[in-house]
Amino acid sequence: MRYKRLHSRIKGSQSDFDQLANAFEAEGQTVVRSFVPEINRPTSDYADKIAHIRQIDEKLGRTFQRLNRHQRHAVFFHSERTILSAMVGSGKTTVLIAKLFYLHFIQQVPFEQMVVLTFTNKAAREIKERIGSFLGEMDAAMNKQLRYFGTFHAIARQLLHEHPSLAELGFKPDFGIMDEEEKQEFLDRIVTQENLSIKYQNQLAKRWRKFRQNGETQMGNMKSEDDFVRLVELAEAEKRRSNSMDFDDLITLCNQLLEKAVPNCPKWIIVDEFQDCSEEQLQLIERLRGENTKLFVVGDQNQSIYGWRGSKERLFQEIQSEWQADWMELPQNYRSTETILSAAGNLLYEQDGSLVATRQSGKPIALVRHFDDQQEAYYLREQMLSLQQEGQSLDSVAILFRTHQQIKLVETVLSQADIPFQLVARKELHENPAQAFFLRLLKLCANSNDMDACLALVCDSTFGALTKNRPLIQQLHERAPGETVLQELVAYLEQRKKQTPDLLQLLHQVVNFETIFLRKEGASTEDLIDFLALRSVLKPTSIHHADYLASITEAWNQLQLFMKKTGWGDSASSFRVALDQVVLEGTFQINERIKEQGQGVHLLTIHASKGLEFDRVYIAGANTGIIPLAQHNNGSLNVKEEKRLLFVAMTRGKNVVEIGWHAQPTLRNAEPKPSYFLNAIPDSLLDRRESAATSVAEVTEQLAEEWPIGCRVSHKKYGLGEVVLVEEKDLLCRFDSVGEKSFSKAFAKALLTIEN
DNA sequence: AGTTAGTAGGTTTTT
DNA sequence: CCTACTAACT
Repeated sequence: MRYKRLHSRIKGSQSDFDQLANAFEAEGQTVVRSFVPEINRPTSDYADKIAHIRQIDEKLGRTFQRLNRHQRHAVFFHSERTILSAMVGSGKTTVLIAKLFYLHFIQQVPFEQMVVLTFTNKAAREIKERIGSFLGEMDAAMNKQLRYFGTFHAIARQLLHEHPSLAELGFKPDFGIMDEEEKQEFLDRIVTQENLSIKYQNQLAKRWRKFRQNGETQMGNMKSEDDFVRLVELAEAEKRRSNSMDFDDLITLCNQLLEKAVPNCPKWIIVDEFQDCSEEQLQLIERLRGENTKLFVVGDQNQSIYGWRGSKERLFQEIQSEWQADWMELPQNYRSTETILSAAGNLLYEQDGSLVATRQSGKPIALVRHFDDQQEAYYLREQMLSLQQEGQSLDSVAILFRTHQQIKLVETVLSQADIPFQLVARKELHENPAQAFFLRLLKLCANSNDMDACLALVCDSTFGALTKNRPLIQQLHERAPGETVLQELVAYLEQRKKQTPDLLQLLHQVVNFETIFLRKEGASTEDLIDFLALRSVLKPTSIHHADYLASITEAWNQLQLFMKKTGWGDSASSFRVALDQVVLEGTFQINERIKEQGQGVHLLTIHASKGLEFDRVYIAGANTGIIPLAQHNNGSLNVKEEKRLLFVAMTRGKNVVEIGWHAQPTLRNAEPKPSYFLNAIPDSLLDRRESAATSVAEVTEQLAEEWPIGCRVSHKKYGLGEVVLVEEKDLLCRFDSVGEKSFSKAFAKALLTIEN
């Protein structure tokens, strides 16, 4: 009925329908949302097929033997185009690998004729690693065969690199890649160089994106045009002059080239996490596929939590009808108890019974009411302590948060109690000044026309010698035709020899890096540092000198290891591949995943938890206003994504899931009630509890008694001091060395200890 | 220089 | 809704 009414009001597209449906749902009404295409179900368990394979290759046969009938169907069923809808925890990656093995070893499709696309380097690495461990080793020849296995960006880079018509776009095959930060630097430099007037200059990335999307040239409270359009033109020309592309260019330019011609259409295109595909990435798949290309895409719409990054809401359904693809499912979850799955399943819109538990039911989901975040932190501390006492390892426990800012408090309280924990977050390359400097140096070695690398080197705040100014930029820019930026810079510095003898010596050697140093056999990091005369540039008198050297040694070792393991071309081209990989991953850690021997409970955002699993999962601060975030709770598409976010969070847990909420939340926009999403979960699956931890009222009461004015306290950082004043909320202390500091009463016990 | 008013962002993060 | 930012005005 509701469905009909909705449709009668809709004339437009599916997304119009979705918007209206969302509005209805925000009112708490049920909407029958969508159809799932007819499922192509297994009719056999392929026992004969596997028996046959076992005769040919026992090891391979056993790999297939372990699969369930749905998984086998996905692997063996002959289909030109498959959409595999893989439920959470159903062995998606296992099937993807098995499919690759089947195609390669049984159907005799060379790896080189497969394009395997992933979204993250982690996923790409896992696939290659599993192939490597099956084969026993992974040599350069095998890596060459696997050169179309990787992230969208890495594959786009490879395709551009090989494409015969790249020159028509104005680039040469040894182009470099600039990351987001470098792009801003690059644009800032052009603004200076050309003396442009640009408004909102530090939000250029945003303006750029808007301009690409819908041609907008103004933003904010601009009333008139600035030089933005000219900047775009100049930047496009300058990219070609310096032969470097940004991340978006890789995909866009690749699409442009493939529209003209695809040199060798792959036999198979295989995509992981297909639900995360953006419009442009979809286009890449479409342009890459030829008439005879077969498609196998895997994903889970229930785990689509990156809509804000450009993935489409109803991609699976749209693509299914467009491709006329076979729709298969992996329904069986092997990870969580039946209880967890059926509770989490209530959060999904498209419940069609396709998610099936294979494990027994377990503990109900604990829904714990805390006074506030403080009490929850104490509660989590007590939980961790009792787990430790039971002899349980905290490595298999995770505490999940909606936002980063929520993590801080729990981190403080846990470290105060000496409970081991690990933060799961990405480290940035620019946090290490020596490695950041080294990367720009290597980029200049690879491309002597990289003007921004040049400027970054000589103007580096730690290791440089000059300040970035217009005369310098203009002189480099107005170099004679045929001359490189590097040559011009050397000429510039020769005139100022006395200022920068060390850098000059370094730059003289950069010219010879590829032709001489890279061709040396068995050169060590020592040799590299000597060759480039790096030691004197790395502040020999600084107390950090040893750290700088160590950072650079580490970086070069990683780079060399990568070149050795995956390099199949000449030394210069494997050097470039490795360098591009560093830029794409944002770190020098580009080799196989180091088996994380983590210690202690994991603290991470829900987004970062995707793809991971834990014995016990605590979801902290799950108030309405946090899940979903207040600004997402207005009937927009985001509400659905936030629901899926909670779904992802809960399904990380194998055995125990606890959800905490705050009766008196301190976080902005949080309402004093648990996430209303939880109303969808039947009471029989929930265990509503009161927090057993010390309440804040109790803590502050104790504090007044135990910590009278004049009481001596000690603090990790500030040293010894005494209590001066006890206010309503705060405790004021005067420290002997640093003076007065005030602490939240609730916090005081975690940070200060009483001296007797 | 100092004021006013308009607007985007807030939250998640990969390449 | 409220804050930070910044263009545009005085």
